[in-house]
Amino acid sequence: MKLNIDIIAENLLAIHPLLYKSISKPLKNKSSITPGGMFVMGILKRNGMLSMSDIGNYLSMPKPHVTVIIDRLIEEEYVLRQNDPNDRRVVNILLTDKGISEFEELKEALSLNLKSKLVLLSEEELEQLSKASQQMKEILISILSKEKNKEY
Amino acid sequence: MKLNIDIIAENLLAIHPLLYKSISKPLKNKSSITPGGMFVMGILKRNGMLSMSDIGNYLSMPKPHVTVIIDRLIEEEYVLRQNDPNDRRVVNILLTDKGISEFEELKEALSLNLKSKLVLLSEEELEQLSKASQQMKEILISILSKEKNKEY
DNA sequence: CATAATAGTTATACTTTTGTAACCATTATA
DNA sequence: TATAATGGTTACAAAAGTATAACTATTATG
Repeated sequence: MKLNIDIIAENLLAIHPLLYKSISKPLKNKSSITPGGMFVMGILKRNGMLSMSDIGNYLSMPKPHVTVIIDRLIEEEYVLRQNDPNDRRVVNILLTDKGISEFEELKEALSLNLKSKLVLLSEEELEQLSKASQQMKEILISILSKEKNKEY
Repeated sequence: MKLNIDIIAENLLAIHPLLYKSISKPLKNKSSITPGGMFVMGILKRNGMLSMSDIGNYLSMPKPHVTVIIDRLIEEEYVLRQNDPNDRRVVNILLTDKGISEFEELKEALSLNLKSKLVLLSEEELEQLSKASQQMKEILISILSKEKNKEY
């Protein structure tokens, strides 16, 4: 009998390119935001204010890359830099109102794009997918989100 | 009340970077295969022989990119090119034994990497994640796999 | 048969991401 | 207080992915 963990690995490996296809690609046409910028805005939306290092750790991005992405998001006024009063080395990043609404629009664009595909599903299947993705999200967040991967 | 479809969109948007982190990054150190090459091998593993165009459609990759990736996989002897006897324009790609075992190794490496994180989960949660990911995979494959996104 | 369409490759330019190293400012520690 | 460690930026090189156009070979269609 196959171990749960191997089944999970196999499934994640299969799901990954499908998400890539159904998310990154469609949204590319909708916005000037790069995939990296989208990821950053996503965790900012979920976590509120984060330091540059936090962002790098959440997404396993090299710090210099985080700087580049944030520079660009700032240019477009989607996020703000704020110095941390407790530690003057750290720079905290937070979404602006413009950033929040842009992210909402991205999410809507994704919904719209998905809708054309999800019509093929029955109401039960939709419900299943909704619940399954919710569970996956929660579990993956609980085990993956916080950990520190690498020091750049 | 929130629509299932919006919940799904939100969840997929959250899951995507987590998979990116837990799959692409860890495997990068284990193998010379690029993420794109990994995706290609994955669908070849699942679907058997595919034409160049099929691969591009499954993964929403521009055809020139598929050519580059296949060139490299052939160099490393993970796949083979075969002319289609029915239509001499099409080139079919299939995994070699070496490619299959390399892919299995990648999957094992991923399992191993996941294991260190999944220890935090209870047996029930593992079971949940296993089933949820299975459902997600099946549903996403059914609605996303076949469609043609764009002609390059 | 002439023409259009398809499958794939080659070439090229560009963007995004990755990886390192060097560096500054600030904080922690011996 | 001298030194090490941390947080972040800058600069640079290289890999990976994206996008287009031009081209060959083959097949489909008028």
